[in-house]
Amino acid sequence: MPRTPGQRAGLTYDAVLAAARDVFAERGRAGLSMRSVAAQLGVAPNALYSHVADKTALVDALLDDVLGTLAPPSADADPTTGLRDVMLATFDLLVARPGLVPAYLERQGARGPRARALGEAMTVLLARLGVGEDAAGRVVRALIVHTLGYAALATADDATLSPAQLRADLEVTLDWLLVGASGS
Amino acid sequence: MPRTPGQRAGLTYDAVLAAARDVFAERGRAGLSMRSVAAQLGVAPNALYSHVADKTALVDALLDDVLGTLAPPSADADPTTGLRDVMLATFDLLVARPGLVPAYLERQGARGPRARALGEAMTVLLARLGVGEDAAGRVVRALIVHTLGYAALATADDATLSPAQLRADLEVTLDWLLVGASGS
DNA sequence: GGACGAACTGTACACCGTCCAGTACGCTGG
DNA sequence: CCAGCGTACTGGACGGTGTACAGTTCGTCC
Repeated sequence: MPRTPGQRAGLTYDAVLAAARDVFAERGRAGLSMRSVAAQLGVAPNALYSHVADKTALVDALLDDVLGTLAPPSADADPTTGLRDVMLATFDLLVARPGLVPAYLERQGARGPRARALGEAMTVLLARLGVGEDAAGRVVRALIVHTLGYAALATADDATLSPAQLRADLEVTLDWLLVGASGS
Repeated sequence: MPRTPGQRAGLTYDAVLAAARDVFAERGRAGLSMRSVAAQLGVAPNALYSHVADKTALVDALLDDVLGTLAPPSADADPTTGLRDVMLATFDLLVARPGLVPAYLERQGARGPRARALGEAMTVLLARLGVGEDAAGRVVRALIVHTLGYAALATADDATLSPAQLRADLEVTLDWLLVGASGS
């Protein structure tokens, strides 16, 4: 429904974010453009810039949003399995929504509030493994890098290995990292 | 120097690749476009398509080319340090040329002949560590994913950690992986 | 009620990858 | 030696991108 200039469409930041999520879900990462999001809202492309600084800011918000659907590890579970399970859940999440991984890679990881919250939950578990606060950062980084990398392999266009195989591999190599972390 | 249509500029595949390398070195990944490469050669943009299928094919070739500057691990070195050194050299290579990492991430890793050669050299070393041929693939993958990920962190725009710190972290976590690999 | 700031519009700029049709060259067969 | 052909190149264009600029109109506050 076209509007005469100046009229308010009632956009909000959240509405823009929701529209971006819809477009991403329907048309994938390649189909996510300022114009497509604006079209989804029935609005001129540049209208989005009243609510969002950049395209990159928009996808950053979108990516962090996705992380919110991840159940944080319960603090009283066995630390090792708890950590492994979060990372495997992350892997599953990324693999289930193709196109998500390239977006994360392009932004070289998410730094939003949800990402930070997850990191802190992991740090708590690591503390119970005997890993100090300073070393915890290193371990969290290692686990995340590893998991994201395997998700990237699993969703690559010319993937020679099945996601299931890679998931099994990830499980093994995560354990290597966790063993190394707790033994140092 | 403009040419009348039909005249030959004497382009070759290698010349295009070299021009791409130059443009990349000078203007980085964002500045690498078909048009900029063509301009570097004094040629119309679409002239490149006589020698290169795609832009993606061009950057794939470019990325694999870069890997050629990496010294393969000597087969008679200590396997563990040999493997660690290749990965650290890879890290250094990626960090030294900013913009390289995003390109690799975008293509989700290199699959060219040089990449394969490196992988095979690593497999040889792993065999001397007692890692069978089938498991070697898994370990090589883990090491590469890990290294590339750390290089990504080191070259991220908002990098909070210095490359040197990350390199040290990488050294530690690579050892965790190698210990896990040889102990299984 | 008049001013103001913000939300929106149309338009436009500077790019991008790539396709299409044409042209002129180099090579090869006769 | 010359005709013909394949191909390396050209100009031009298409459809797309992110985003800046200026204008219009609305809701709100003094």
